[in-house]
Amino acid sequence: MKQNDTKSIVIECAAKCFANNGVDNTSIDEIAREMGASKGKVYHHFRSKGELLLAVRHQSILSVLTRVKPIADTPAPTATRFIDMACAHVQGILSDLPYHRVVVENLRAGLAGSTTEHERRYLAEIKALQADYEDLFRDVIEAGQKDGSFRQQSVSVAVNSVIVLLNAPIFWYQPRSEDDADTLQPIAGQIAQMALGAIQA
Amino acid sequence: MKQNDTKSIVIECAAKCFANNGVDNTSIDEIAREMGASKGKVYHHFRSKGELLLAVRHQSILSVLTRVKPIADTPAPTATRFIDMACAHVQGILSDLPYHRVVVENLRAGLAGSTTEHERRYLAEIKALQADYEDLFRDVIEAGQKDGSFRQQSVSVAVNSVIVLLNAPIFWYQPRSEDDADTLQPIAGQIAQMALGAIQA
DNA sequence: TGAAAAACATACTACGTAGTTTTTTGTCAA
DNA sequence: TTGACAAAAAACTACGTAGTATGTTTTTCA
Repeated sequence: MKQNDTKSIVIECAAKCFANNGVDNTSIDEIAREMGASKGKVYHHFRSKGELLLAVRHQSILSVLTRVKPIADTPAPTATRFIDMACAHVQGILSDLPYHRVVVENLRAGLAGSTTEHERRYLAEIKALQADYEDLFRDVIEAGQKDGSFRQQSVSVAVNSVIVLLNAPIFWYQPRSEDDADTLQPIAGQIAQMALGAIQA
Repeated sequence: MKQNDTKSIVIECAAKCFANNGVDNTSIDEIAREMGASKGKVYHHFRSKGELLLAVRHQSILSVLTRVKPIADTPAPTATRFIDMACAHVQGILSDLPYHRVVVENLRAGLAGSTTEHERRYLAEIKALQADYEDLFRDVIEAGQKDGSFRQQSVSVAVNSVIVLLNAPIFWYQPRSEDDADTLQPIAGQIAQMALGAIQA
């Protein structure tokens, strides 16, 4: 698995550069320099800059999906299940901040840009994952509305807004030098509480 | 005021293009074409692409500031004052969607990019406006915590998160052909309610 | 151990576009 | 009517960078 190992390194460096300077202001040479390597290394593992960007997006969605999915499958009462999911999501955001920042910058960029067939498939796969992930929250919110613990209101507006709220740290959190879980947990807890308050009766 | 009039048109077309294709994927020629004019028209009113982008950001912040400020100065009880402010904010977002989309894409872009002295001053002015605007919500939230109507929690996390929540439609709302205020109001109302729920006791 | 293939480096090309310069058109005062 | 200035068009330049082509090293495996 040496293959996937170095590939992950490229993705990580790309995520950092993309997050710091923006995707379009990041040259492939900069990413290579960040790894202490050369352009050839990048293009040996990725066909284009666009595919590299997609890889970052893919990693970003996996980061939260692997944390939240197991909790969503739990048969706990809706309120506690929701708050655990929310907390796990925020912790995922805070842990892999660069990846998620990149995604936000390009959330509305799926429309434009004619790419290769290969990249279109990749993008479709990523969008499917995102849709699945949204459904995790949609399901728990609908369940909560049915059993009366959540307020009656538009589900789509609620789902979309809650997810944006849980992503909030992307915009304003400034990572400290040593981010142990103890510094991150209170923030995640507060935002999860806020999210619960936003939907409960 | 013919001067400022055509200037506003340039800004509006720029906002649309920027919002649709991203700032870096929008050429000055595209903006000019959007206006049915030529490159010279743009560069006659703006020194650079960066200054044009700043103008869009300036317009964006003014859009919400002029709506929310009068409400914030009202001596109503904190809860109703907050919800009115929140509702006005969301309505501002929904009304001038392209402007706000552009801002989100470049929220974290103030750090990089060495620009001219003139542009740095302009950017500083805009950031000051943004800080003033944030304080409107900080004040009402602090007041609510003091009089016991809002939950006791970190104010900075609350303020930042609430503002992101109020900006949520930027990411997912798709404008209809005819957006009368009647279609927008329920959405604004729901999100404002959610924001209140996120902070109240 | 040696040849093929993978992993990476270096050198080069092609192209889009930001910004500039030059030219044309329109407007109004004297 | 003309001269002077603003507004905009058209043509041109300079530069960064995505992608490629080729060269070099390292690994794999028979």
